Amino acid sequence: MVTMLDVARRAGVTKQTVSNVVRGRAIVSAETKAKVEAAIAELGYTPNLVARSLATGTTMTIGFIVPTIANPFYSEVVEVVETLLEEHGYHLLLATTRGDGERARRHLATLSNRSVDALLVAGDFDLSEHVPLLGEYGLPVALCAWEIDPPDTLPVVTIDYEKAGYLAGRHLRELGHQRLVSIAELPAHRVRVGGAHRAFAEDGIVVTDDSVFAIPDSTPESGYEAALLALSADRTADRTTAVFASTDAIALGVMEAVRHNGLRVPEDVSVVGIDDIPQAAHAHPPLTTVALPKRRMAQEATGLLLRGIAENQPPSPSLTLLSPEVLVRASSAPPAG
Amino acid sequence: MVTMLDVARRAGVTKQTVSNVVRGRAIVSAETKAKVEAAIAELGYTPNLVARSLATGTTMTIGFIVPTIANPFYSEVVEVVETLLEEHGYHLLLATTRGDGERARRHLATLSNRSVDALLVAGDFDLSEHVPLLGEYGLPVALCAWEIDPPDTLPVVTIDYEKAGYLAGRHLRELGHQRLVSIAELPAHRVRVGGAHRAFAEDGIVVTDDSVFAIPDSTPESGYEAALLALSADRTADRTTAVFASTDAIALGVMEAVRHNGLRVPEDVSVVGIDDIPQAAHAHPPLTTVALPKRRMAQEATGLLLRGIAENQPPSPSLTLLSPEVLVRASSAPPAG
DNA sequence: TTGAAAGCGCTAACAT
DNA sequence: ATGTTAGCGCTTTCAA
Repeated sequence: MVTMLDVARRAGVTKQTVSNVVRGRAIVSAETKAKVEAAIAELGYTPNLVARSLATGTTMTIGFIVPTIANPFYSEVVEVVETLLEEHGYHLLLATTRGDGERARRHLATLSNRSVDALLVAGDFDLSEHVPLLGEYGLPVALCAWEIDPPDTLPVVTIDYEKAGYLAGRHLRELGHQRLVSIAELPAHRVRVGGAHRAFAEDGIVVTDDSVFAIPDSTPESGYEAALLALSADRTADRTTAVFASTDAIALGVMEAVRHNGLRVPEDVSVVGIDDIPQAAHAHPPLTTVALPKRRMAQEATGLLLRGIAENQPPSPSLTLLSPEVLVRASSAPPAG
Repeated sequence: MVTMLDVARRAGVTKQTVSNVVRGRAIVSAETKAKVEAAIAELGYTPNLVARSLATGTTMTIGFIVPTIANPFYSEVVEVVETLLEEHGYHLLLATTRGDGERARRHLATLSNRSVDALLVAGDFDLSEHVPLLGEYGLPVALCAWEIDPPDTLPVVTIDYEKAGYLAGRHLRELGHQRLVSIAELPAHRVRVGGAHRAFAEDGIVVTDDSVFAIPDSTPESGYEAALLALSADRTADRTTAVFASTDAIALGVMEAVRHNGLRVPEDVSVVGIDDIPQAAHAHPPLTTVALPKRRMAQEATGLLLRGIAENQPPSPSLTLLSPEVLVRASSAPPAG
């Protein structure tokens, strides 16, 4: 392995001068610089980043802990974060928790041992119990996509998921729907359901618990099954005219089930989802949904961390709640009759 | 910051002993070990991984360069790789190229400077010109998901994409289809198209170039547009009865377009895709496709690298071609009449 | 079994 | 503008 000392000897200077050239410091004379660069080229020298990290105390990488990247929501967030980091010369150490709290803890333990300059944590379920630890690592930490009970001891950049549910509910209310069925991944999305119910409650309509169908994951298949159940449970006299799905993926399955029951979307049943996944716009009919500003979230969170590093102090506790937005498409309409 | 020396003093031993305890070496007496562990707990000591890396020359992280993780194909591969690495105590440094060759080069440059113990590279387009460099980094390198012209100078674990196309084509031939239309992201998937054509050529049917519709990306929308074009260009006398799509996403759009044209899948037109994405099985009708063994690929590639690290020598050049498999579902059937 | 010494390759003062 | 001197915190010889 060719080291800085090798280069220095070859160029007839000291390590320090080589270092100055490598780091692009302006204090090196043009001719020394040329000599050093020649030596670097001849020897094929490349600086050892680990040694630099030990000397500077900075690794130029940030850790990102996410539940999974199989879910497009997270993979998009990861991609945005990675791009932003790269623009600032930082690298991304990615760790997934996959619903495994123990695994999450291990990741936290290693990443915090100075192998990253800052830590971003997305999602909540697997990690919420470890939140108290996060503050003690002495490095900038931020949370994002924190749907349930964001802690007030750390900076968190997340989305107003309650509002997302509320907006979906209000949209249905404004169309004139009186009876709501919710199909949601629970408990993960209970805040969204709460928001939808609040919209109805505002108008004096109490949504009862038996209108909420819990499913274990956010897939079209689970949505389909639950919707079949929900529709069959329906009393014909007072039919459900609106279904709120806690994600677009679920909503896709719900629309399927509605059709399967010989009903039409939106003429017989309106369906509204949350997230605005790519397929939503191209579904049949195009799905009305509430778009979650995930890119914005990724940007804000990354910015927070980068600033924390630059100012050499952990960002102070704060809660940034980004607003979702309704996208009215063709899957929702006023109730018939 | 509390260092190993602090712990050593507190416990009344030397750094070396502390190190032995931390690394779990068996040579430490029970009582010294207890003293040291007490000191570690009291001081809240945690080892500095960067310093360890400098001393050992190993970082316990491997770099993975992928085109994007927005594409589920890659995100699934990344997730499998990450899981496998974690099981072996390794971390994942993730870098995306996003179709930017320059960016790819930068990533290569930094990652190779001893910040990773090995390098895995997926995809091809953005990086193919840099392949010659890969061998010179002195660290284990492997390629995966290399669809076009895998180099013979490096170990590569990829899928037999030509066979995937061939299997799709042969399936259609076996059903009795005589005329094929292909809708493919080109040039990325030209090997797949070639495979499909080979299946027809085997039976003496030459597929002409004007039956291939090139689209710029693998989305249902592009597939939809192209299929509309393809179907309208059709001479009624000699109608196309089979469409080969180079990915499932495209195939979904194709089925859409077929229906839009008042035709039925598979009665009037058979549609076959490649990849077996989750939606394929739940499409209407369920999509016949060729499943790509991406998990296997991720496993083999990771294993190759881990072995390379363990044996302290770069894995030797090799080509592992994993076989795809046809999944016959309801979107394909014998041609009418 | 434990201790002492010598690096790993680099950066950051300070001195020249 | 360049050289000198100390480390960064750990691991790894080699002695004791």
